[in-house]
Amino acid sequence: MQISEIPLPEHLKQQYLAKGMQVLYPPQAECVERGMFEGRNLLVAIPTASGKTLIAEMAMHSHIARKGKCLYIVPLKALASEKYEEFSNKGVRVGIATGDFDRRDDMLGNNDIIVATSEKVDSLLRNNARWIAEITLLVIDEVHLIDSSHRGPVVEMVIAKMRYRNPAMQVIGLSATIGNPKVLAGWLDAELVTSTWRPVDLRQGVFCNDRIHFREGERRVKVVSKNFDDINLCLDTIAEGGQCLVFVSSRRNAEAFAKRAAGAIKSEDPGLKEPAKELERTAETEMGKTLAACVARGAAFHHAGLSRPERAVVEEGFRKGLIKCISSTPTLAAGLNLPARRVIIRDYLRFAAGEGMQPIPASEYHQMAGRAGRPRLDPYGEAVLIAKDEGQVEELFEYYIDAPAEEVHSKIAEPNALYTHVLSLIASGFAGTRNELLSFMDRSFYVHEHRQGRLMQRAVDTALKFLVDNDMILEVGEHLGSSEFGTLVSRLYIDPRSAAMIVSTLHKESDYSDLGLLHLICSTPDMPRLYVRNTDRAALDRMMDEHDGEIWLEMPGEEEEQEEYYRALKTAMLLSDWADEMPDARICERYSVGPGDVYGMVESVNWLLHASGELSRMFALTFHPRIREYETCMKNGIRRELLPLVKLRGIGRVRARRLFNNGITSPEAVLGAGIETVTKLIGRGIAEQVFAQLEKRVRATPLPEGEDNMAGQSTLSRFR
DNA sequence: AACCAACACCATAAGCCCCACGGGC
DNA sequence: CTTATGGTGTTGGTT
Repeated sequence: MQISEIPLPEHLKQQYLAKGMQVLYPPQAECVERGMFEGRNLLVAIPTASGKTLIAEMAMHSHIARKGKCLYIVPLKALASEKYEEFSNKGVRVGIATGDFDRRDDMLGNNDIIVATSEKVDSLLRNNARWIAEITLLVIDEVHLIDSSHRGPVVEMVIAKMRYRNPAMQVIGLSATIGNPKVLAGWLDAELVTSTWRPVDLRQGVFCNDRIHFREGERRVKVVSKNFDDINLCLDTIAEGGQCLVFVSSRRNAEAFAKRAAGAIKSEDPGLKEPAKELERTAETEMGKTLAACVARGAAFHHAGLSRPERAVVEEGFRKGLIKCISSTPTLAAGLNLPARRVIIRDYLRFAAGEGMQPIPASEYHQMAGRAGRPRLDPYGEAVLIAKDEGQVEELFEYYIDAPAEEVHSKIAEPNALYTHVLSLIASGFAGTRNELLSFMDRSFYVHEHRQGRLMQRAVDTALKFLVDNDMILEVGEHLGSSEFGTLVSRLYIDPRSAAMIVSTLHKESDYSDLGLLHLICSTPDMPRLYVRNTDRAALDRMMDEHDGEIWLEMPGEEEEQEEYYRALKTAMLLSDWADEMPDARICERYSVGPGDVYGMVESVNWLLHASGELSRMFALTFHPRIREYETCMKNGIRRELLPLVKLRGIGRVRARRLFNNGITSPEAVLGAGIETVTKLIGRGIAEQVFAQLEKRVRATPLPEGEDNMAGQSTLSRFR
């Protein structure tokens, strides 16, 4: 099918033609034939990199041309940015809504296309964003993630809620190949488009005894390193002018492989100087230095412990072809699009707590294998598994390469999945009685799959009972309504179980303590926790002695629960160190984590601190000011004494500390010290900017102390 | 004497992602 | 309820 004959706005066609695209890929053409432009719902279940995004883009432009509005849901923030870039500059207004972008939702509604994560959409639905009602096309990218027990229920509920609100809306689901696409399509009332077609040929094989076994034949790999097959495979690709991506099971393995690869590649490309220097310059940790040393010689590793800038440098270096090899944990399998000539799946076993080493599911293998081959750049892509012995070759072929695609199933009836969704359905007015609740749930994929929902009914009732017992939902006869507490919890987007824990503890305690609060938050189901090693125990016990009385939660009697208690404590310690101005590098060393982990922890705890602050406003007003203060401390990584200084824009933890240590402890003192002194401490540019702020403030508000008593007032108005 | 390669042994540690929000001009 | 890795130490051989 020619692009020129498709009913699309002329300007878009021109852009496509200018990029050399003239003909649609077969699955794309099928979507058109199946009525995509006539508003038919679609489920497109085809391999990675076979043109799914373009399908969605064409449908969206067709809607916009008819004054429609489109919502494009993705599972990852990184993916949201990628799609945002891709859709921008094509003559339509594009907005992005993820946790770390754009909070002004009213502005968001002015766009033609809104790219958002599923959780963000769920949150917007709970907060009644006006523009939701205007959506005429809903695209769900990676819709097979409905099968994930952690995040699948969110996707499922968001789809159900959106279709309930906008019955006339067109729905397009984009999915990897799955085993039961008909069932999913049935749920979506969608035309099903499946295909095995790929724009770049993908060869899949198993490496053993210096040969890659393909179904079509064999390929000998030159032996360079005597001990390391993975290195030989890697060098083999590079010798042919390709790049490779190596998937391993742990961060440690990723780093170890990159070190070896760097030693074997020893690239002397002058282009590597700049990224390596950049990494070297910003490296504060051992890990960062290792990364810089690897990159200097053309190899890199990639995992969630890297900081954002480190990731960006690695990704860019690889895209430019300078870095020849990246060893990675699964971060790169699902995340952004970083294809390579050859993908090596070295570790297909992964540790699972309580179950030992488990083979990764075939779907994950396919996800990784799908990264092989860059469209238009590589003649073909290769995915290679590494076998331990000859006997395993056939096994790996069967288990992974020839495996049928896995089925997806609703995870909505699993324990704990429904607390938050039952609350939100009632709080946002989707249901007002138990019957309405159940009949709403009839729209779920779960009920479509199972034709009845006994298990799910039980889950709903368990959740409902919990919510009623904890006063988040009020029962008046038949009628169910959310209390002010329940509404707040739903809007804050935290797990009702977290909220209940926080509120009951705040109620009990008479004295406020930062550490008590921190440990409490770290014990909630919403907070990720660090692992505790045997060697950590002693330090944690000592810490508990030192801070006797400050920690609110009691040590549980059960052995297994103690483990979690210690994990929460260790996590709280890390965060407490951060807020106590311990430098990043020392934190990383002390807790053996990467800067990316610290960032992630701080981000999570900030969200929960914020939520705790809001909850305390309702239930423990005396704690409220202290919690709010601590929230700011945590956000900036500062002690309380720096609070007045970080109110100034351009002043963060480092500059505030420098000013403070030189006797300048408040904005007034900054003004008093004079611009010359301040310039010496924090540089001219920043000093000027700060003084401009201060002068403006002096003229505007004669009373800079007015904030503290405001807290009480805003509380009163809230309880009107 | 200094250095290196090869090997045995053992302690160690083991993926990732998403969510909220203000106040001053 | 497992397994691979890298550090450590040892040996034996080479320069």
